[in-house]
Amino acid sequence: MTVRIEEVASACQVSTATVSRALRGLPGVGEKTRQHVLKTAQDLGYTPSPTAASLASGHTHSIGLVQPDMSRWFFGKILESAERTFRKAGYDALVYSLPDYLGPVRERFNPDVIKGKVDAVVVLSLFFDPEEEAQLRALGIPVVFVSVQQPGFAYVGIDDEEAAARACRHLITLGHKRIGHLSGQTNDKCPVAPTQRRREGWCKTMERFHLESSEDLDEAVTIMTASNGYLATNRLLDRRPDITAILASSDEMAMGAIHAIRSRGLQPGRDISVMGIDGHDLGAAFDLSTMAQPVHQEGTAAARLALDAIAGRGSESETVVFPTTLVERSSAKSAHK
Amino acid sequence: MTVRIEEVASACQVSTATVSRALRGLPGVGEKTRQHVLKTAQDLGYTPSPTAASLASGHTHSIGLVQPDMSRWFFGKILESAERTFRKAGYDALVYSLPDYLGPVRERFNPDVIKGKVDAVVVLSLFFDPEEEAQLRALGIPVVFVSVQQPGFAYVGIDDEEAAARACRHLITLGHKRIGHLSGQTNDKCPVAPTQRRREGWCKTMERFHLESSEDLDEAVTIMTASNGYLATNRLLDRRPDITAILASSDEMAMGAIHAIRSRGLQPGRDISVMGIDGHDLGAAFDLSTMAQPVHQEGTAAARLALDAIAGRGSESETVVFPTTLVERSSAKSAHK
DNA sequence: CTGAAAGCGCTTACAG
DNA sequence: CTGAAAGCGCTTACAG
Repeated sequence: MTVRIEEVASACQVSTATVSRALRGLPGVGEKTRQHVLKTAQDLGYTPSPTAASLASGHTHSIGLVQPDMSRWFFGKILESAERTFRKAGYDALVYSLPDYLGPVRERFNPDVIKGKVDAVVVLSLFFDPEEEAQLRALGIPVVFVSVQQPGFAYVGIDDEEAAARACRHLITLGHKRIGHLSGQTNDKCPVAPTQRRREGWCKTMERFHLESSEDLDEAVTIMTASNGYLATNRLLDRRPDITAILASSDEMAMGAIHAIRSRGLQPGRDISVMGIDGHDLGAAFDLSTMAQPVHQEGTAAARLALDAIAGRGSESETVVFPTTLVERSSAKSAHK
Repeated sequence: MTVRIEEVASACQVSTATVSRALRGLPGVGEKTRQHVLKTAQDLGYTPSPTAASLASGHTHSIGLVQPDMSRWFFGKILESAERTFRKAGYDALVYSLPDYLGPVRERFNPDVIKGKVDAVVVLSLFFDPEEEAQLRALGIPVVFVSVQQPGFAYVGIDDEEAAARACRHLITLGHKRIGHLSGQTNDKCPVAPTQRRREGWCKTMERFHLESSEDLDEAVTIMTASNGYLATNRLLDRRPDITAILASSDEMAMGAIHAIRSRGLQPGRDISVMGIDGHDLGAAFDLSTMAQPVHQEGTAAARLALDAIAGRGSESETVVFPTTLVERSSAKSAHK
C-alpha cells in the first residue's frame, strides 16, 4: 500500500522494469542486480500491488469457484482441496454461491460478475443452459466442470451410474431382492445430474437381475439432505413394508434413512440394509456402507486442470473420471429370508 | 474485456467521467444523460474492468475470508452465510485456508498474500500471535474475528462457557452425577479457544454442584472430529465405566461418542446420555441433544460488521454475542440410578 | 451538470 | 543485461 516499485527502483539505482523482472524471476537480469533488488525489496517491505499488476498484465491470479452451497459436505470438500492447489500455485480462490434449490428454477448465473476478475472458472454440480454457457464461453477463459458434465468443457467426476450399479449389486449379492431407492430431483432439465445417473444405475441393475425397479420403489426428494432422506424413507417403508434394503443416492440421504429405520425401532443392517454413495466423513459414525468417491483427488484434479489450461497445457475439454470404492460397514448385511 | 468506457463515452458524446458517474449512480449527472449512458452501456454490453476500477479507486470490492478448513461443517456454514451477505452488497469473497491442525504449531498467516486484494478480512476460529496481529493491523483494513475473540478487534460468536455450562446443567438436571467430558486441544497458546471455554463451563458447573470434574473425566483430542470423538469415548469409558453421561465440546465429537456407545452394544440416551454443542445439521439424524448456536446469523453478522466497518460505520472492536438454544433429543435422558 | 487531465502502480514491447 | 516510455482502463479532484 505504501511502498511502491518506484522506491525500490531508485533505492537500487535501476529502472522499475528491472525491479519488476527481478522480483518475478524473469530472465534478462544480472545475478548481482537480482540479488540486490531482492534484498532491497525485502528491506523496504515491498509488496507489488496485485491490482496494478493485474491491470498491466491482464492476469488476475485468481480462480472463480462457482457452486450451490459451500456449507454442504461435498462442495466444501471439493472447494477446500481446490483452494489448496490453487494457493500453492499462487492463485486466489474467489467463491460464488449460486443456490440451486431455492425455487423450481435456480437463479441464472451471470458471468459478468466474474468478468475480468479471474483467470479460470471451476463450476461444481451446476448445469448451465445454452445462454449461460454462451456467456461463460464469451469470457474467454478456461472452465472446468466438476460432478456434472457440461458437453464441450473440461470435466472431473466419477461414473455415477456405475457407482450406483455397484452399490446395488452389492445389496443383491447380500441376498436382497426388494431394494428401495432414494433419489434426488433436479429442478433444471439436466439428464446428466449425478442423482439421475445413479437412479439409472439402480434401475438397470435391478432389471438385469430381474428384480422390481418400479416407481413404487423409488422415492424422490428435492434436496438430498439427511432430513429429506428421513422423510422419504418413512414414506417408502409405509408404502412398501416388504423392502429389505435401501440404496440412497447420497450418503446424507442414507443417514436420514438410517435415522428413520432406527426411529421405527428397527436396526439398520439387521432389519433393513442401507447403502449410500459418496464417502461422507460422517459415514463411519453411522456405520454406513457406501461407494466412496475420492473427493480430495477430484478437487485437486479440477484445480490442476484449470491451472494447466491457464498455462496453455491440456485440451479444452479434458475429462477425468475417478473410480469409486466399496466401503463395507454394518449398515448393509445379508438378507435373512 | 473488449468494450471499454471510452467507447461508451464516444457513443454517447460525453466524457468517460460522465459515463463512470452515470453507471455508478453518482450524483451530478443529468437524468437524460444518465438514461442515455445506461442504455448505451447495456447495448454495447459494457462491463467495467474491476481491476482498473480497483487501481483507480483504491477499493477492491472483495473481502478476505481466512479460516482453517472449509470442508468442516462450521466453517462452511459461516462462509456460506457470509458470502451471500457480501455478494448482495456487491462484494466478492476471497477464501484462504490456513490449516491449524497439520502440526504442533500451525503455519503462520502472512497478510502479504491478501495485501491490496481485499477491503476487509473475516477470520474464523483462528487466534493470531502478536506478530501476525501487527501485520494484520498494518494492512489498514477492518478485521472481524469469528468464534475466537482477538482483543481489540471486532468479534462475533457465542458465550462458549455458558453454552457448555447449560448443557452440563441439563445433564445434571436429568439426574446424572458422573459426567465425562470430551474436549479439544489447541496447538497454539489460545486461552480463549471455544473448546477451552467450553471445558471451563463443564468444570465450573460440576464443581458448583459438588460433582467430580477431575482430569480423569476429561478426554482431549487434537482435532474435534467424529472419529476422534469415537476414540476418546472408548478411552473414557474403558477408564471410567461408572460414567452415565458425556458432554462433548462439539457435535461432531458427540456423534463419535454416540457411535462408540452403540458399538459397545449400549444405547445412547438409555444407557449413556450424550450432549453436544453447536447445532450441527446432522444432529437430528443422531438424535443428538445439543446447545445450538445460530450459525447462519453469526456468518451474516460477521459480514455485516465488515461491511459496516468499510463504510465507516460502527466501532473498530464491536462485539456481537449470540445466544445458544437447548435442543432436546433422545441422546440425553434421565439417569435411572 | 459536465469535461480535460492527472493519476492509480504496475508490465511490456521496443531499443540499445 | 538494462532503461525509457507507453499503456492497462478506470476514477477523481479540479475547473467551469
